[in-house]
Amino acid sequence: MSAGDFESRWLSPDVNSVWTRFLQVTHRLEHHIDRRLQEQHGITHTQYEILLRLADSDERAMRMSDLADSIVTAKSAVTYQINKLSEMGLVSRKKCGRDNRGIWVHLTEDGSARLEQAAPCILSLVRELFLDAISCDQAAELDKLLGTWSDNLDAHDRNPVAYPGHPGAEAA
Amino acid sequence: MSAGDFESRWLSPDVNSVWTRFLQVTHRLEHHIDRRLQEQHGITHTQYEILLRLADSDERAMRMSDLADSIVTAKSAVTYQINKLSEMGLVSRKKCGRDNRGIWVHLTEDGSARLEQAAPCILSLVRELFLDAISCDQAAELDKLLGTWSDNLDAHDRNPVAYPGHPGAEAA
DNA sequence: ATAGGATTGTTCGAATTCGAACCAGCCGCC
DNA sequence: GGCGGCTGGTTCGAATTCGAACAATCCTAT
Repeated sequence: MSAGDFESRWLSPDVNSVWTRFLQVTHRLEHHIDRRLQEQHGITHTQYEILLRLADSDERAMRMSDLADSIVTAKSAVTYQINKLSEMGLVSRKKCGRDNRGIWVHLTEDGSARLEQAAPCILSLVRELFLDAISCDQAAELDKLLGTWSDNLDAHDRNPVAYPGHPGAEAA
Repeated sequence: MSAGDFESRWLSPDVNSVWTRFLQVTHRLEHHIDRRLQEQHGITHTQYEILLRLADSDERAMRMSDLADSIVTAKSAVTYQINKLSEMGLVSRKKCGRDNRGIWVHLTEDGSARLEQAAPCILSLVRELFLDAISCDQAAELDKLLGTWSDNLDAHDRNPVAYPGHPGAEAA
């Protein structure tokens, strides 16, 4: 689509509403979960996610950057959170022999316990709010959609600026 | 879905992956759009959203709290952003005669221009990343899903703590 | 009219995020 | 061996968000 395409200037109402509601729902979901988690278990959703990824991974440990990729935040944010979790004793840093600059973040016993304690609360929330609305077919469909979106993002990330179809790329 | 999982502590792998990828994709989408918008048009995604909602509304004006609801953030965040946008001259505050504590935020000419200038960039992004992946049927399906999720959230908001099925919620 | 309660918007401090700059260790290549 | 480039983590300052507390205004019922 070209820059001067009047018709495509704005989204058609129905499509526009899907996008808008998508944004609203995702924000609301995040807020809701975050709030509940903080009130009832004293950790943030991002912290929960970190613990979860650690628990799910082999050796219950992960590298900082893998963690950053996994929860989709800046590396510095991960450093910040790992510092906090480390102070809380839920996580511990260990050097990795192979790569001397790499750091392995391990889930501690306390961390594991805290995760197991918080999980039911969050999982029931996710089920009630998110999953119960989805039939199996829809789940498969949604999964496919997510895959495509993810691929699209990959493509854009691989080719950050010079992508066909968006005006203003090098204009000022 | 997953009626039989009612008691299980963790989500079944497939369902779990849907949820995880959902979180990842939404985060990546936000980041991507935000970054592009800042690089090329000097405004945040939230700021863009505010301008957009204003442009879409009758009179090109909105109350602060409606704005807050609309973009799903805390009122204080809206105040912050409106201050910024106001400094930029994209928006202006006006008293509302009817309700003396209410404030109407108006889109200025500059604001309108800035929005029109930024819109193609973002819309093409939304299309490429998000919409092009969806067929009409899928769009309808997704819309329905969003509706259900939204309703679920409404229900939870209406009845914040005492909701069946999540442990640790001893009502007052 | 008026007290009590809800609603509106702002202010404030704390928490979190981001990106850029930076340092250190790895790797390929001369 | 050593030089440049890459990668992994941290530090830093700026931006943004949140929730709680507050002030002003509206509304309802008495």
